[in-house]
Amino acid sequence: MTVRTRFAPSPTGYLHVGGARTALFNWLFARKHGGDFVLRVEDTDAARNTEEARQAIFDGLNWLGLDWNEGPERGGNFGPYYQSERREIYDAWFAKLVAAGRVYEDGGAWRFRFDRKPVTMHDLVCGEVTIDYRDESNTPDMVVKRSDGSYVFHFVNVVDDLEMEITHVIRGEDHLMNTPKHLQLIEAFGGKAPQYAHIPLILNPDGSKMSKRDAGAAVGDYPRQGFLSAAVVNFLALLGWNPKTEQEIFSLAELAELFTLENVNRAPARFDLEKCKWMNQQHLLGISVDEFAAAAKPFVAEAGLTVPDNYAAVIAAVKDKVRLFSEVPAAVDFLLKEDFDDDPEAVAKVRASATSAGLLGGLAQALATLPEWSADAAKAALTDVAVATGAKPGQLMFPLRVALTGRAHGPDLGDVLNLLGKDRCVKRVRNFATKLC
RNA sequence: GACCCGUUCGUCUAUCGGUUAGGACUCCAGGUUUUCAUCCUGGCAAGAAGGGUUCGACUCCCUUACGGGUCGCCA
Repeated sequence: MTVRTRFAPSPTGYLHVGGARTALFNWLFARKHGGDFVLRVEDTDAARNTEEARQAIFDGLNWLGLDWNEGPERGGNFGPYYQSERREIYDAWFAKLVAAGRVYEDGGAWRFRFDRKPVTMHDLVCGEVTIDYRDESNTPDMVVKRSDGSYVFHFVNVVDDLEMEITHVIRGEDHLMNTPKHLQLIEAFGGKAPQYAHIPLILNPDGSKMSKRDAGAAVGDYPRQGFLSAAVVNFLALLGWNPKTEQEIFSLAELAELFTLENVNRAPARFDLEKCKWMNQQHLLGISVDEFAAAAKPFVAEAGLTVPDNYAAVIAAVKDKVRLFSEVPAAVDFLLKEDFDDDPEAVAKVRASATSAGLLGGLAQALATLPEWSADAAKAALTDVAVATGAKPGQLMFPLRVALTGRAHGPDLGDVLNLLGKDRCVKRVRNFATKLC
């Protein structure tokens, strides 16, 4: 029997990280066992569904690399994969309930009569959990068919999992209390229940419930902020699951190899954007300069910077120094234009050191008279200027950096020297020296 | 309120009765880099509280506190 998992979003909003992680775990579990990952759109609430939301969810899954091998746009033997198109199927299953005398009318709607007994579920993550349905006040009979004739979530969800032969239902813990209801329905149908695994929810940094409005909640924001999908996937996977080793950086394929439900935690995890950024940098380190340059280009252009002829060289100089693609414009602006802002703190630091500041004028002169320009030649000139006045070359490196880049941190000085060229370097050092006086 | 689930450094986590409670992010210090970053080394920092069980408890049990979830003709 092949494993079949599913992700069943309702298109009422964009894909958020909680949903994305649920999809990820289902995807990983299916891949790990060589099974099928089904996408099913639960669009039974006509009033709240939107086409934009549906598209955003598909886009999000595609961006994350969570391809479904059965579902919308891909087909399969268990369609249709939109619940809004499965009306006849639900009617047929509803008739079984009527025939079995398990539903009764109430105000135009139809309620499912629960068996009044304790119901025990064997959750793959939570273990054995029992809910006592003899307590009717806590478990009122649920509506399965609305007065307008449409079916509610509990009903269609269960019917579809049965119809689509889903073997493992991996979903958020917010569904834990729904499971006995589903089990009761399945029993009434005489069906075979899938295995359930309820995964802990993702919380905000302050421990509150993460909702769609919170920072970092929308998967669609990640590409816009310059994240690599591999990093986001990696980060999400480690929220509530761990491989029991000290390795932290994984590719999607590696995760699929290692994933097990046994290693899923019970406690909810908070979302730490800082660590997510760190993880992104780790993944950035692993891609080529070409890939990096291509991905960073839209960010450079959007910042109003002109992409230069030596773009690849510019990118190579900063590639390993940023955590997000969105940080690239600020990291390269001084290489692409003249009117960039100086960091006041860096300038003040140079100004505070009288000896090094005083050497800048001489350095500008030395650079200006260099017969041939190269980073090495420039550095040699810097050394000469420094030793001539009894200073150490290292003392001039920082001032030169600030003079050329306007900031304390940046690419390797040799790269800056090469990328800027003689004229711009001389001009910037000269201007900076004047400015300090 | 009732019913469920949970609780190890600020955060993500390891530990499945005996450990100096380990790793990672963040932060700090030092080293490497004639500069920046990377990198390396070191440091700060944790078992919610109280009872049991046990020779021995972060680990098992109970109580309390706190957090989360669920109680819809939403999904």
